[in-house]
Amino acid sequence: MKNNPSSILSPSPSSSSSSSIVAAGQPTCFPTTTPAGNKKTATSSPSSCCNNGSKAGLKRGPWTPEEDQLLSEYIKREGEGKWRTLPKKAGLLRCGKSCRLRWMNYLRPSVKRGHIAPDEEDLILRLHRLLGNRWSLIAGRIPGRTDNEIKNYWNTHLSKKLISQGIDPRTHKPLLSSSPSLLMEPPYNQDHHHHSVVVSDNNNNNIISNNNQDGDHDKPSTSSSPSKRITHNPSSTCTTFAPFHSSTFMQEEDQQGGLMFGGGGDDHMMMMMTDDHADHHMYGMMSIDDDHHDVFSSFFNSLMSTGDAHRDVLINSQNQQQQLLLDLDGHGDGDDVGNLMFSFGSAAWDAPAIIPTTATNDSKGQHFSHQQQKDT
DNA sequence: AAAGTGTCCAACCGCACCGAC
DNA sequence: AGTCGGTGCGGTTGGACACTT
Repeated sequence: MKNNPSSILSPSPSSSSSSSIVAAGQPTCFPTTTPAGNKKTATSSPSSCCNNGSKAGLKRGPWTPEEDQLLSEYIKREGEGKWRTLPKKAGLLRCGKSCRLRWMNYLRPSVKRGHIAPDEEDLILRLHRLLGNRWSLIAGRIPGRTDNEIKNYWNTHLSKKLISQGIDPRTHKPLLSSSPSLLMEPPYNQDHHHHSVVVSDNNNNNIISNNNQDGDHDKPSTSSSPSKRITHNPSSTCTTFAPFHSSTFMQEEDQQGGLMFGGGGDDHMMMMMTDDHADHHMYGMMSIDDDHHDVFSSFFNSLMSTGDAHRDVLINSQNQQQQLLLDLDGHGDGDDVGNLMFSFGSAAWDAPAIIPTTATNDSKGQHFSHQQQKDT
């Protein structure tokens, strides 16, 4: 309701927040004379931020144009990093953390501020469905947007939008669980170590259902439905997904080679992928840990056997991590579209990667790790 | 016009992770 | 193996502003 369109839509990359608002003669929130304007005052924990217990004398609250200028000029001159010592060198009475935040979320030239376009909104929704509240990862896929901005946009707009549509913004599932729709996952055992996998097509017919408990659903179907959905919910904390339809997001990824992997945590992972022809979409989530990579292997073998019989999945162990090689077009030559190797385990899957799979000449594929993802 | 309410979002906090030592 | 500094992340806060009564 409220909203200040001028501030939201402000294209100014340099100082369009409270700073530029002031410059434009509009109301401001930053204090120039009174400490009451500071948002968080002396109640903060002494253990936070840069120097424990030495925050006395450091300025807090909204940044002034002068501070922005000092910070920008210093970073342009000296580069990013060394945030702890930066304030002193730059002549700022701020803690390093505050400087970093200001730069990352506001002053960086690459930061795009203002109205979030419908396609960006759609992308945020889809990435959130895939990744959850991992704002930095979501932001990493949306050029110019910061995690803070996306987080705010989600909390103020998108979550409410989903709720108004009857969708749980946390799980992306219908709020009313009484729906008999087959799109909802079947009841899963809540035991974390009991893995079950269901693949269903667009008509919600199960194509694969692997359940290592009872083996009732381990016969893969030969259905060649163009879109398959895998749900796997080994624990109450894991979520499944809304029906998967083609999207602009996937179309974009498809054009680049058609393989995308999603996120995960210490003991689970989510994934979505297509083959190079974009005619086999698969979307899954499963729990995995060191003791259950065999389940993962069998799951993938079942998965692959349903579509192109030439596809293969190999799992081996290297560098003390389980690694998986996908050869999606079955050529096995490594220079084809969709050939990928990745590792899984707590470290590797702590940060998901979305990986275009074209143009890899490495027959061993690509190995993505947490650090690599951060570096990109 | 004034008071109350709702919304937005920049900035903060605590914590986790990583690498160096 | 443990400690420490640096950095990054997700959740939360609260002042400013818009809207409603």
